[in-house]
Amino acid sequence: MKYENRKDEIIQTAALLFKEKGYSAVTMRDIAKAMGIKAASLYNHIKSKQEILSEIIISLAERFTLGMDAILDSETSSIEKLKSIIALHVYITSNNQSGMASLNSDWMHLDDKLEYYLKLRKEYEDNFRHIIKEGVRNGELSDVNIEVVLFSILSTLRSLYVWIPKKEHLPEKSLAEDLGSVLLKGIVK
Amino acid sequence: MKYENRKDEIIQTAALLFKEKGYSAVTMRDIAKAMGIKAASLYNHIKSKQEILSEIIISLAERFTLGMDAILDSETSSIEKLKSIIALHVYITSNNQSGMASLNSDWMHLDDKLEYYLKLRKEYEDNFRHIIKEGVRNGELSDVNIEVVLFSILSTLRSLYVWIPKKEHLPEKSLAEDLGSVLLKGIVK
DNA sequence: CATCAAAACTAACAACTGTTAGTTTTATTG
DNA sequence: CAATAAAACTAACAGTTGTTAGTTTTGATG
Repeated sequence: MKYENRKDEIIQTAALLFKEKGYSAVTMRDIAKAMGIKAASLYNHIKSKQEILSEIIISLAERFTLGMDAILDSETSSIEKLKSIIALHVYITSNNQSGMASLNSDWMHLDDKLEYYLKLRKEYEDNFRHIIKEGVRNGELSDVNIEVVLFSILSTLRSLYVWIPKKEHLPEKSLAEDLGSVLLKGIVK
Repeated sequence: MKYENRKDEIIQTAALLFKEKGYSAVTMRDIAKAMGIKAASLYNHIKSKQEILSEIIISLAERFTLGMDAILDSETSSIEKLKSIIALHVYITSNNQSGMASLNSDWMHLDDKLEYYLKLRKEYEDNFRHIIKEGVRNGELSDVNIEVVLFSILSTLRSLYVWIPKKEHLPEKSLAEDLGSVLLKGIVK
């Protein structure tokens, strides 16, 4: 089963279009046309264009929050935690490439939910930063600029959605491993 | 002098607004209002909204192409070339954060110039990939997944615009050095 | 087959979009 | 000060936007 219900179908169809042109450039008529119905019919299932965007972004953001919480609770090394974060991003992105595009590019068009989204994002980044700091403190990681590390890894993981669809032959697990190797151990011999 | 002329002022003002909300969500009236004039007056200086976007993106893309060509011509090691690419991104982004936002997020709204932009981007990526391959072949770099390395470094560099404005106290040179250290040598002790 | 809710439809709205035409203001130069 | 070009203005256009109201079609249930 590809869609849970009609509302879900609208959301996934919209996400696909949002990924191509961005939220603002996609009209309700575009979404309707892609489903073979008229724009007005969409409103039997959703209450606004905004709601579509909220559902796409917030559900993803909450999945990341949940994943991060589990990682924080795990009793593992800092390096293992970082590897788990990488795997979390690969996993979520693999299963929702188009939604990740909206999360990364259209979050500023959230209206009601903007504040909530920013709160989740800040908490996520704070937790991420904390794991890196911990790794430096306990000697697992070298003494690098923490903000640069955070930014570098997060930028790569956030861009995964651009890149994953092209390489679907590369299985999730080995992608996560290669990413972990490159991001953590570097590339210089 | 902040602006070269009125057209330049329009372009820079637009770039700033595009960065906040994206090309499609910014109207000609928004741009005009930010300059304290009426929308129609903009057309004394530019010929369309499209032209504004083209000028922002294409001039940046060409700067990257020029920079890359110079790096390819230089007789240095692969690692030095990679460091130069990092410095190139830091330099260009520092001097045009808002333009870089359009380059990264709104290129798909280029019309006439879309094909040309995609050509420049592909050539840039091909050259980047070639430098990495060369580094692996001559033993400077370890035998990692080349596509993952390319993607990882490029994602980080392309996201710089999000991050640089917040850290203007960190001078360009040391930012480039820290980035080089993290991206090339990794973070594991 | 009658009923009824879900989900499609048509038609229309008020606001907003990029852009043009024609006019007035501003500022420079002889 | 007169002349002129640059750059602002007002007014309007035709098309598009998200959304609503009211109506018809669809498909499942008794």
